[in-house]
Amino acid sequence: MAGTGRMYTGTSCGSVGVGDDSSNSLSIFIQSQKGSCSSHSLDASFLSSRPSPSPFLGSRSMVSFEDVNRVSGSTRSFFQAFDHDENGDDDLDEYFHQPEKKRRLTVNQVQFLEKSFEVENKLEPERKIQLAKDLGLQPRQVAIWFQNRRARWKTKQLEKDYDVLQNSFNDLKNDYENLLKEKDKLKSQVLVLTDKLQAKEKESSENNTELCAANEADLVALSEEQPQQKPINVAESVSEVEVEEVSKVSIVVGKQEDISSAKSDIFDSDSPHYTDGVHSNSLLEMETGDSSYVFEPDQSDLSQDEDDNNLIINKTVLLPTYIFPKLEETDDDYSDPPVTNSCNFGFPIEDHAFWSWTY
DNA sequence: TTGTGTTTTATTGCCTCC
DNA sequence: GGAGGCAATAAAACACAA
Repeated sequence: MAGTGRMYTGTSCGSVGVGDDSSNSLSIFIQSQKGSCSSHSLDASFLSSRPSPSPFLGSRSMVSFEDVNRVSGSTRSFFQAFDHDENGDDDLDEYFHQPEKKRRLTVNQVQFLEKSFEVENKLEPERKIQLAKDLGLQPRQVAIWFQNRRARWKTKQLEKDYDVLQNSFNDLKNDYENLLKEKDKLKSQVLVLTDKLQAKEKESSENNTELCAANEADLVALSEEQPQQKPINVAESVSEVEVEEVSKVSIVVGKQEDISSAKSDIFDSDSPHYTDGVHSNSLLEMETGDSSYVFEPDQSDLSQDEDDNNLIINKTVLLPTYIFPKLEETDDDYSDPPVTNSCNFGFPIEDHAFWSWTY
């Protein structure tokens, strides 16, 4: 034992237990410090089976002879080395001068310490002394027991924490995997829906292109036949001059990329076609000579082109058009037009809801 | 009985706190 | 500087299979 500071040897409670191991019945307790190992604060029920006021005494503070049946091996040899029948004080002296050997605490001592540990795992000096008295141990032994017990508790706590973390990790992992599956599922759904949407858009754009071309041809033909036809529902505020100067109306339907083929020289459909809240659909009729494009209650007269095209233009659509005083004028007075193209009647192309019901 | 692994008791060295 | 806690470790005690 190195001489660095602490040196703890022997037991100081002063009680020495000598047992007749052959009979397991004889117990001799020698107290070198009389009265120093009494037990007055032990739990009553815990001590009830103990006739002695200091139930843990007599084992050299360590071994209870009531538990001698479980004591074997080196513990037994420890007591066997002490021949109480033939050795007197010399033997006791020899015993006390023997190097200390480790002896385990009795079951009851351990139970008592465990109960105390459950109450408080730290040991105040007063409590330590009291426990030592109650158990017939050295205060240092009690302190060591608590210290080792705290170490064991810490190890178990770490194991518990590890298990908790492991379970938490497993739960999170499962959640993550489920989310991945859900994500893949949604992704595939998006792909399917995207394909469907693209197919639909492709189909509609083809129809729109055909319709644009047909409308263009109709416009050209009708404008040649009835160049001076007056509008039916033209607003009274629109002067004849204005009406005459109106030459272009956006009527084509379709995506912007489909427009180029449908454009004609007489169209200037890139401009927004709005009036100040006044619909001038009659102008469309004026231009096209086809009343089917005019918003009016009587909608029985469908354009013949509609039969040729799968796309049916619902005549109740309020075709947003605008009367330009002069087509050559810039659209400075009409800033920030909506995103339009020549085939969308002035509606933003993003407005798919609009197109959906015109199909 | 013995070898081996585990548990328990005890020591040592270092650290912090008062 | 002493008391006490803690981590690491030694060593005894114990359990158990072969």
